[in-house]
Parts: sequence; C-alpha cells; structure tokens
Amino acid sequence: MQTIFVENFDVKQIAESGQCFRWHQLEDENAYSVVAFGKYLEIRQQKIDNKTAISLSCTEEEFESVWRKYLDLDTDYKKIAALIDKTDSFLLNAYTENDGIRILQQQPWEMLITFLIAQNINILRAQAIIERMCEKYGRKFQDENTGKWFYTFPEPTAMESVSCTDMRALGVGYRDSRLINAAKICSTPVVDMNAMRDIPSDTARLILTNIYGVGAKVAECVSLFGLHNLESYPVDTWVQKIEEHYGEGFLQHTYGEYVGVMQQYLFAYSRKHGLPV
DNA sequence: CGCCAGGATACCC
DNA sequence: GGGTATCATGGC
Repeated sequence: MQTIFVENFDVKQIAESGQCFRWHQLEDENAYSVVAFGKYLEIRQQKIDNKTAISLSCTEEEFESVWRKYLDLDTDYKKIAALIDKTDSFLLNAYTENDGIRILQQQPWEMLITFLIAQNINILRAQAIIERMCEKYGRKFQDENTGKWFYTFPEPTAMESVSCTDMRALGVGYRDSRLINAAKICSTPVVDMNAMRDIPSDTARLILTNIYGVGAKVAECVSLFGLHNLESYPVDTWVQKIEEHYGEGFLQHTYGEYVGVMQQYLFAYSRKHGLPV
C-alpha cells in the first residue's frame, strides 16, 4: 500500500467529474475502486494531521509504473489555476469547489469507445453499459494486492467480430455499428491509438473525426482524457450553455493550452449549481 | 406521457 | 454553408 500527500487531488471530485466511467464507490464516499490499464486499484482519501492523505492499494513499483501517470500527479494544477482571471467569479467559484479535479491520463482506445457510448445518454447509463461490456468482452483477473476480482476494458480485437445483435444487447442502441467499426479500425495498424499521443493534436483530431460516429465532441474527449492534450475543449450540452454566457470562443481564446482544465471545473460546477446568470 | 442525456449523421435548402 | 429530423434507450 502507498500513501501520498498531494494538493489538488480529491477522489470524489474526480470520480464525479465525468471523465472516468470505471470509478466505483466502495464502502464510504471517499473510497473508490478503479480499473485501468488492465489493473485494479482502490483509492481512499482521509485527513491525517489536517492534511489530505491518499492511500492506494498498490505496490510502490506499480504506483511508479502505472498510477502516478494515470492520476496525473506530475502536473502542477496550482500553476494552471493561477491563470484564472480574478474578475471571473463564476470560474473562480468553479475552481474553488472543484480544485481536486485532475485530468486523468487514460487509454485513448478506452476513451474512444467510452465516449462513443456516452453520446446522447446520461453518465450513469453509460457507466452501466461499459460495465456490462467489460464483463462480456474484457478479461477477468484477480488483483494481487486486494484479492478483488475485476474485468479489464476489452481490447479492440475482442470486439471487432462482435455482431450488431450482441453489441446492441448491451443496451448501446444505434451505436452498435459505430462501436464495431471503431474496434475493427483499432484492431489493424491503420489507426494506432497509442501512437496518437506522439503526433500533433490537430492531426489526431483529424484522424479521430474521420472515424464513423466520432464528431467534434467525442474527438475532444479522446484528446483531453486519452491523449492528455489540455488545450482540448469538449463542448457538450452543458458547455454549450456556458459558451452562451462567456461568448463563443472566449474561454479557448483566454485559456488556450489549458482550456480543457477550466472546462472541467466549469462542467462540474454548472452541473451541480446550474448555469451562470 | 414527454423530455432529457458529456451527439453525430444524413438530408434539406 | 447553416438548420433539422432522426437515431435507441432508460430514468425521471
């Protein structure tokens, strides 16, 4: 087990931020199970000597090789938040309430499938669909540290030959053929999702939006949460309304390479409290 | 019952 | 180029 002390990190805020669909609450509200990169992790948050302590169920080796990067612990969020315009009370409040959100570095393939599923349905239902998908097409493992059983996120090759009927049985509706097509593309060397981390983000956007069913919103989500391009800016129905408040393009113009982080603060805040007046 | 959900597409003019 | 009907499905 690893215990770390880190600022700008809140498990509940991250779990509810709408970027991760496989964080599940455990026995209390500050404990979650996570499955990512084929591994299982339990995260617990508590106060020790008035400091926030995060305990992780993994070994030090696994923390260094997987979870440190996944949890984006090497990015300085204080520095990013310092860019916030001090006269913008809405964004300041959004940050104050959600200053524990980090942009997780998740697998691009998983983000592609996740946000193809999540289009036009609510987050809760998307989570349920993804869990069913993992149980059916993922692999079952037992975590060495906790003894818990878990299902990995399916590989592209595990989904490429699934029939539309079987895919639809998961509850994905009309998205069935889009998911199968994405799996086929990613099963071949034509599209290497992991290699997209190393190419210009605009090139990645172009490749992504050329995939059937991937529009601007899904592409931005894959770019932000899967490629860690923090200048990515997913505009969903909530952010659309936030845009109306600020004026179109204002946030992107003002916060440039970090607008994706601001977007997460605003998304979380407006979902909880409603839109700016 | 109708409306909405981290939308995208095909088709219209 | 900009509008819009349509696409499944579950929760409210």
